Amino acid sequence: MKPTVHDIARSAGVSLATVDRVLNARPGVREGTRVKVEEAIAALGYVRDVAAANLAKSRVYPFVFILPVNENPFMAGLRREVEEAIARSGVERTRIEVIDVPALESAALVAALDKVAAGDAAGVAFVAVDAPDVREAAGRVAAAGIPMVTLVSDLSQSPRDHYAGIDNIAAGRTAATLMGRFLGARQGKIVPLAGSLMVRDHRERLEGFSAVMVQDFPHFTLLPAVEGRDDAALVEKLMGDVLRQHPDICGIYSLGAGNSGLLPVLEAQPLSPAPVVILHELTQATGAALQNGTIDAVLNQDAGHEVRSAIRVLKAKADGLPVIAAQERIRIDIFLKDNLP
Amino acid sequence: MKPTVHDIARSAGVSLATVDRVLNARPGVREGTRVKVEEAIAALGYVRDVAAANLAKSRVYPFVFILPVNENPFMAGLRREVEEAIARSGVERTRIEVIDVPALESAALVAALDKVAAGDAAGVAFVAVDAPDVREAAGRVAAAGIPMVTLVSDLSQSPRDHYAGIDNIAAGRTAATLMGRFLGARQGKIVPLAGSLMVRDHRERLEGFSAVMVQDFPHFTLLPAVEGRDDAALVEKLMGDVLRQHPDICGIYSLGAGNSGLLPVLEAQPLSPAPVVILHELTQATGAALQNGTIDAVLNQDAGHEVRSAIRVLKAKADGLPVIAAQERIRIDIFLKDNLP
DNA sequence: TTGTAAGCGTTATCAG
DNA sequence: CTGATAACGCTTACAA
Repeated sequence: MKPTVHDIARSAGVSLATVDRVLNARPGVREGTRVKVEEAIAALGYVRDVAAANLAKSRVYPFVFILPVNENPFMAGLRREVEEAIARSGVERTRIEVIDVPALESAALVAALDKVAAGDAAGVAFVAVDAPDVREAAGRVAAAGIPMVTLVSDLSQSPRDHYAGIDNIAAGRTAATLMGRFLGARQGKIVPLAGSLMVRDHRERLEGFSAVMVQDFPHFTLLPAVEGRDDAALVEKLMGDVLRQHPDICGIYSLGAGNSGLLPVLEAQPLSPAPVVILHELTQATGAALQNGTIDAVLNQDAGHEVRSAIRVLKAKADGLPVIAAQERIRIDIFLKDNLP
Repeated sequence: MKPTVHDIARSAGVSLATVDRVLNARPGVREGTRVKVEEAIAALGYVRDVAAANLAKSRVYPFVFILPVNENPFMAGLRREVEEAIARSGVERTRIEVIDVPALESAALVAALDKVAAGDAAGVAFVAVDAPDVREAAGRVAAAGIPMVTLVSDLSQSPRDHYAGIDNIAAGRTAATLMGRFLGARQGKIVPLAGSLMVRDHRERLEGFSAVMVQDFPHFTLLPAVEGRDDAALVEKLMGDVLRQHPDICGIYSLGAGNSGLLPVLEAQPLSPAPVVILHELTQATGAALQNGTIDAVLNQDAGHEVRSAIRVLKAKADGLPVIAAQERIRIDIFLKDNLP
């Protein structure tokens, strides 16, 4: 039988209340008593029953998710996953507040973080904008002792406890290797399509992609990245222009959320032979494009995993418990037409 | 505030015990009372607090894992993950018994399943051997009302509640597409290396691989599969022979656990140009081979995920609770040198 | 058929 | 500083 507080109380010759004080590092225990209790705890190998503790405390974990207001399918999916988590709140003993902030604006994010720092949240998850003022605000959250995880996009040199997202440099490198290998002996130009290079994840993907391209596949010409601001109409126009201007393009890497603008351009079959196309985020549309051969591979991050992982980690941090590291690593999913879910 | 049993008791004008009887479908409640209580439950939107219920019951979930005794690295890893789950037993309220059975022998597996059917386990997970007698034994486990999940290898037309493993046909297809695309304009023969085609997952991988090869890349000659019984020495010999015999081999797909025999053969550099090599299971050795370019891609299933998923699903089934389907889908991980963990 | 009361392992509120 | 004692939401003897 697992030892309980009663067992340590008896073994240490004190009352339940004192054991509880020691366990929770509350004041009002004489040094000597504390030591006695701690010895009993160690001797019996006691581990607290979190479920019982939560029951007694009627504990709920008040978490805050700060999400950018952004129409792209990925962010919409992320939001949906947060909503599903909210629907499970009863069972999971969470209370999740969503704070909307304009995308890419650090000021709004800073304000939201400061609100969190001043509040009573047990943890906060946010899609970071990698800017100095955000870093400072994160410092204030950490100073308030509030567990903090970055979601999808990380904040460098910050005191966040955890990052629930993929390694974007590795994603870019992976895309480049696939691209180079798929192209084989073909020759021509390769064009990356980004949303905005102001965003850290886009920048990192491009960085990884370019590095591998230059090093392993130097015979291709890497064009400067097209910045389509993840705006379908703009992407459609820009990419149409680029493809007309460079009829020898043999590869396209769409590393942002501009797919809804890119796919129509591709389906118009502007180039022959068709370029190798690799893009990010699996959606209805990109899955269909994989199926019909318009595109060649999709890299994906699972928003559901990211949200559930963020919640698990925040809970663990709030309780001072360890996490299963392998379980919380967010993988870069690679989809070909053959392994669609 | 979430409604509790007290609330429904008061609202229905009955006692706690009666509410509990209705909630747990226990006998000894008059029809009329039952209806009253059920109405109150529906009206208040009551959902049971599983943690509190488990506390009151001092519940532990006695689970059985039936694992093949098998020296290959994947099975060793699976076993390690089960052991880690056992280490977490205290926190997760599980008690996990491992039954060892000789690999690939259905008789031993049947005996183990029958032992489970006769016992008091709250659930069982096992690596299936796809044979009629196993199917029948699974039927007896199901008849005993014991939740059952297959692990890594599925049992067709069986009453298992869930399969915690990858889609092996899709894995084979994915390998074929990668192989064909990586080879590009090259010509030659492709040889699959299996453990044993008596095993369902190996057979399915080969099936998926062959189908795509024939359909999408018909200009390659697909040699018959080498069956190396996942035995390093045997694999080394057989593959050495095959490569000498067919110097025009341009692709190798190792779909079983024979990698420790295959890698030395490859490192001896028998062919020029080097063949495209795709294999299953990420280990120290295969990861290193990816890094140094000996092989081109690794398909992997995460044993840790499979074990944790099996436990989550068994718990849910034991409690009659729903599972988050997306969370329990085991993905085919694709690793290139760029996205190693 | 129904109700009362104790208890699961922890925390919280009082007195002492 | 310390200790009874009553919760938390649910289950379960045991009575009625």
